Amino acid sequence: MKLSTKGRYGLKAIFDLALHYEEQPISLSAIAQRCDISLSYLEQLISQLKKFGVVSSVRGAQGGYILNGQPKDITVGQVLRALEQLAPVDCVTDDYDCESSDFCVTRVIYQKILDAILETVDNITIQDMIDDFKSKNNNGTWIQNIKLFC
Amino acid sequence: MKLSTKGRYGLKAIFDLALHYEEQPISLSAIAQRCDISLSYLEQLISQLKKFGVVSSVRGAQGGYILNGQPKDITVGQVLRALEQLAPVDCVTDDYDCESSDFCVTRVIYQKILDAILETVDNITIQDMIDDFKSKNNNGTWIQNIKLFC
DNA sequence: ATGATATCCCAGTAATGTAGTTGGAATTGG
DNA sequence: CCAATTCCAACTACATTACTGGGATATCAT
Repeated sequence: MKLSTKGRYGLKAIFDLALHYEEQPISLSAIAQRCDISLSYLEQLISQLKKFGVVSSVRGAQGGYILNGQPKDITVGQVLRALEQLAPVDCVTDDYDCESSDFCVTRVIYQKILDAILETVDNITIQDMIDDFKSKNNNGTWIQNIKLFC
Repeated sequence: MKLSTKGRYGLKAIFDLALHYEEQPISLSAIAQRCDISLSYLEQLISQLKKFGVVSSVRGAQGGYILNGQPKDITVGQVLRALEQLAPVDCVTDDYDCESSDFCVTRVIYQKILDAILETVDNITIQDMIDDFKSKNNNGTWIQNIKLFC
């Protein structure tokens, strides 16, 4: 049930974008450096996030990425759904059809697990993360900290 | 965030054990056949379940495995915890120590996800599965069905 | 125009983890 | 004694993850 680096790095990157909301568009190399993620790997993740409408891009020099909406309107769920399969088994995903699903006792369990996960991540916004971050890091001294994420 | 076959097979096996509660001890070969799991692979899973106190074993001929308690007293959580790492990241497991955990904004999110998962699986008993199963399968015609699990 | 800075895109690869298999030792009922 | 069974450890094939590399395309600043 481990989250892959895609989900974790993606969330880090979106959080970083949100923290520097006024400086948008923000280049990937800036994010990569601050979050300590390889640039080319980050490219893949952000392209997925773009495909799912979480961010927009501006090409060319001085270009970069822009959050599609304010941090308060973007949820952790939107980010993770774009990068990760959150369902514990395939048969509880939307586009899956199993003939015996009506009789399957384990399926209902996995469905409940998925529901619990989604309920959790859909109710945390990026703004919540920022608020939490600022309260934990004395409203600004955070710049000094290095390992901010896991 | 996918569950591995260990967790899924293990849950199938424990459910099978519970369904045949009166016939205990039950040999692994019987379970393996009914659940369509390789015997030698099942051995690994059940040894883990034994280590965690979910089942006991009787060695020798006519031996097999016994549920450690009634189906109503065993939860899906107990089974899955024994076989699977349910935490979405390592740093929210019990025996993990991270110096920056007090300042980490992502950690609290992953902790909430874990809590939601555990809350769900700890509140479903094996008896719940049996009840669900019987109601779905007309109290006994279930023997005919083949694909009961995912 | 030109060059530097970017996104974009696809294909390859190394490392890790999953899902088993294999072989054999130890135990026990008939 | 023998068949059935648990127990145990190591080995292997496959799939997935986590990247890396190379190059095309776009755009701003000079």
